[in-house]
Amino acid sequence: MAKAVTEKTLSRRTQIVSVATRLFHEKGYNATSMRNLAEQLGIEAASLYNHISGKDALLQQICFDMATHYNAHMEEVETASCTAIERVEKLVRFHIGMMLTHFEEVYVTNRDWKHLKEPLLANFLQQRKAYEKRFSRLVEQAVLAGEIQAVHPHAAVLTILSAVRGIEFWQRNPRNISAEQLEEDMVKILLKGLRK
Amino acid sequence: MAKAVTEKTLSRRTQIVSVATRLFHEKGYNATSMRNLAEQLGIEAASLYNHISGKDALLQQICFDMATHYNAHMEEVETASCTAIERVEKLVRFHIGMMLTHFEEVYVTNRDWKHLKEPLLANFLQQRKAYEKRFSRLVEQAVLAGEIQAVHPHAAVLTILSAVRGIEFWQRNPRNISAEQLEEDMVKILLKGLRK
DNA sequence: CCTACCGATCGGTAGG
DNA sequence: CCTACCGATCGGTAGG
Repeated sequence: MAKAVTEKTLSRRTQIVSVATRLFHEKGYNATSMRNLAEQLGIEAASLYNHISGKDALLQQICFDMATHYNAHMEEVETASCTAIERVEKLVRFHIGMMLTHFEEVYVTNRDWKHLKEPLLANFLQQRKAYEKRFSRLVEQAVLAGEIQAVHPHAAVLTILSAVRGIEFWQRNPRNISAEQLEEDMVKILLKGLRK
Repeated sequence: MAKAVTEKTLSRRTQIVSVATRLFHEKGYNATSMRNLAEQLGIEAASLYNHISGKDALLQQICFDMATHYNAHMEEVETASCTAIERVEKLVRFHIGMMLTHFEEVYVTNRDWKHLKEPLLANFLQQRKAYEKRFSRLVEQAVLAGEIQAVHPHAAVLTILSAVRGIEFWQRNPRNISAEQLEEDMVKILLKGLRK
């Protein structure tokens, strides 16, 4: 039966995705059951299927929303008028900012994209690969401009992205160091490490 | 353990742990069933319980063997006769080496320790916290010696450990860059970034 | 959005 | 190391 997409079902769906994001973050995709999710929403598990096609669709929404967000920002950085290394710094700060302000979505996407079903998995990986290639090209331009020391762009991007992702450990246990100082120290170490 | 020893001459239990490490790495702890594991060994799932007490015991073995290994190396570094920043470099290179030569165990430990049952989980976390504290202290000493710039030791350790952990992405997709060059570039970026 | 229920799969046990 | 099984839980469906 064809169901008209009303404003009500849209907002309900958005609400479901939001709660799912929180649960996926807390317990992981596989360990979160549709019964867990339904319970948090105060309904029965079977009722979820009036709003979403299945568990897969929730993960899909989270991961592809993130991919779109990252791609849009890359576009911005590429067209900004500044030096190559300033572009790289913008990206570093953007990724740190995402870990601080959109932590749950980023975390779930980083960890649980593996559970996407084909052909979505291939699509996601292709987008991710393309993103890293654009990032690498910006690093390469900074190397050619003499603003970054002679390192392989892939190695630089890998070091940056994984260092930033490590903020998830700080999120789990914010010690005697503030978010601001962590961001400044990490930018300091990474940018100084890259510079010529 | 001697390299000439093949899987078949190892004790049955050791062999089970070895295959479990491979499967946990490939599919994750939760997604690996005792039936998967038994199938790889050519026996029935029920037969596994003649050698191990349960699925938990396999994860326990992997995680605590790694913890012991890391602690032993930290002991070595702390007692080595060299400068503070040389100690930090030794640790960076050790962690990179572990990602390259003991990849599956390290990866499983990093990702799946969350599935340890209490009281093992608390024990593991306490060991990890203590290890990071020792690491931080070495960084702090290098800062006090004027060999490392003014950054919060926690931020430095977080940046180092997470950057190194990122080698898992290289492992999944070794591109146009060799393990050796990746190690050298990462050490270059991190150490230059830390230095005064 | 509900009740009622399905087939599949899980970790693990009994008993040989 | 096996056969035979257990209770629990899963994602999802039928039909209202």
